[in-house]
Amino acid sequence: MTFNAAPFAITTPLYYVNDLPHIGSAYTTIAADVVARFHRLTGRPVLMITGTDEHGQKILRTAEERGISPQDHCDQVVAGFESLWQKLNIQWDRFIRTTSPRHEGIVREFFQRVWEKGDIYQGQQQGWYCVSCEEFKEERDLLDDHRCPLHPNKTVEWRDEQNYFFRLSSYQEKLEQLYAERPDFIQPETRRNEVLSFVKRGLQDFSISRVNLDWGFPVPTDPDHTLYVWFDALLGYVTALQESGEDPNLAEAVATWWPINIHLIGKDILRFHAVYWPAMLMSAELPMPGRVFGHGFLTKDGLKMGKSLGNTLDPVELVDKYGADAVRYYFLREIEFGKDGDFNETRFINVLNADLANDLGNLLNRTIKMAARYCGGKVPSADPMALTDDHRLKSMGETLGNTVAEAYQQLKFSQACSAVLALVQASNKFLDEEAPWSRFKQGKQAETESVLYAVLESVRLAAYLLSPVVPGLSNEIYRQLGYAVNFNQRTIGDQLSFAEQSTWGVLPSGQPLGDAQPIFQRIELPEATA
RNA sequence: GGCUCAGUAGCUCAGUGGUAGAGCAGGGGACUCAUAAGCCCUUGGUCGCGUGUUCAAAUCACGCCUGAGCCA
Repeated sequence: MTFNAAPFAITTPLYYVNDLPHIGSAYTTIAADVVARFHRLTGRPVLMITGTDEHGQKILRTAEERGISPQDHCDQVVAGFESLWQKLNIQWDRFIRTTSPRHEGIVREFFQRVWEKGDIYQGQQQGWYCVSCEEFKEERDLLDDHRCPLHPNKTVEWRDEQNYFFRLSSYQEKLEQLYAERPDFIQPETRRNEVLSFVKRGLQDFSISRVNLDWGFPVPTDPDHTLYVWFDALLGYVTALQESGEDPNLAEAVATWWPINIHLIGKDILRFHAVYWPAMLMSAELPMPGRVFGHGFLTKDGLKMGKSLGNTLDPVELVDKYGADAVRYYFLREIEFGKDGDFNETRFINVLNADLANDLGNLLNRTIKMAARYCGGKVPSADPMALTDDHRLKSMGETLGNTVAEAYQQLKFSQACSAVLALVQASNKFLDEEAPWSRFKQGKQAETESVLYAVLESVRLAAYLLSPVVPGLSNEIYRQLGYAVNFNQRTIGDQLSFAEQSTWGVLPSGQPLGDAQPIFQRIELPEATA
């Protein structure tokens, strides 16, 4: 198996710091982390970018309501994001904040390029403005009393102001050409169709500035105006490409890691990433990103989550209660990435118990204990090469690495997990059929060792291939198998290369095994409440 | 209002013309190396509704119902 050695950069959205992180942000960030970890395994240089979008009127007002400065508000919320990402075992390489001074340097330079291109002009904008959306709304789309349909507890405000506009309309044709030439630029397919139909109806220029707003960067050519949040926020992806100590410089920023390979986003911000952003980049004459993937939304017990319903799922509470590996596994295994998915605590517990405790965890545990008793606490001796190709575990294991690599590359996390679990399930069945405990009692030592080797090696392979999703469990499995490695090290791909470790038959016979410990305790189902 | 997608077992989903499938959950059994785990067997579905095309429809067509989404 050969892998692309070119640098790989992936982004999460820069989350708006109006409030503490919600489960949806955690979902996107986990997914990005998994992709980044997979590519690190293959030895590819990887840059995973996340961060926060901190400007705009909504932030200003939230800070005012809290009676603190906007910067203090942002600092506090950002601390909440970083803390959650740590709890979830996210390995970000860059955390970019749009209020950072170096970001302003990139924004000014980018603005200048687009300005000189003639794609920015001053115009008049009138209409109803929703501060929460930071967008103008059509009157016909509003609810009674001029309330925003997306924020029914907020009334929109009438604005009549001079704004600067970006000439999006000039890019209609080029965008359509981009979508046609690169059918995988927007994924999944349904999201792509939405964008196509949106663009087909004709693109209008969009406003990139506001007046009477202090919380943001001034428009370089007219300091009375402040840049609108999206123009500012999207450029955070570029700023993030530079080390935080370097002086901001657009050319240097895009020298190594540009273009971004994947922008992972929630489907709510698709338009900004799939239409506005490519057009802005075209104007600045920068290459296009690889793809924009808009994943689905999460529901809880089948219902849309929301503060008004009071049925939010607190990611901090969840990870504190169940741990990072459990949370990461559930969302990636049980929800097809791209589609909407549901969180239900009973299902959550059932899935984790079945896959991680019963199938995978218990498989390792029972096999390690047998190896301790029957094989002197060492990896059993066996010659994997001598096994015939119709060996049930070997034949599965030999093709699994390719299958799983393909799935990760396609962001089909659920498929990656289920392919690995199939080997785990086959291993349990194999043990039962081969009954090494009986063979040992009959004095068939070589057979016993061969069976146990095949199972331990299959568990090792499963742990390796699942390590992007459940790095903590993989660490523990590798430890019990006698390795001293850490899947949380960014250089893991150098120590345990994908090319070698994703094949079957690499576990060294004779390697001393660690002590057997359950890697994932079964979770008790809460008492059913009537 | 226009357009898109979805509706298959209690739950999550696969199945796109030829005798309804998987995993989980539920029930039973044999085993004992193991986290009361694993293995084997099993209950369970007029495939949203209706009409049509066809020798044959979960699958194709039309209509309807429900849910989700896009329409700056």
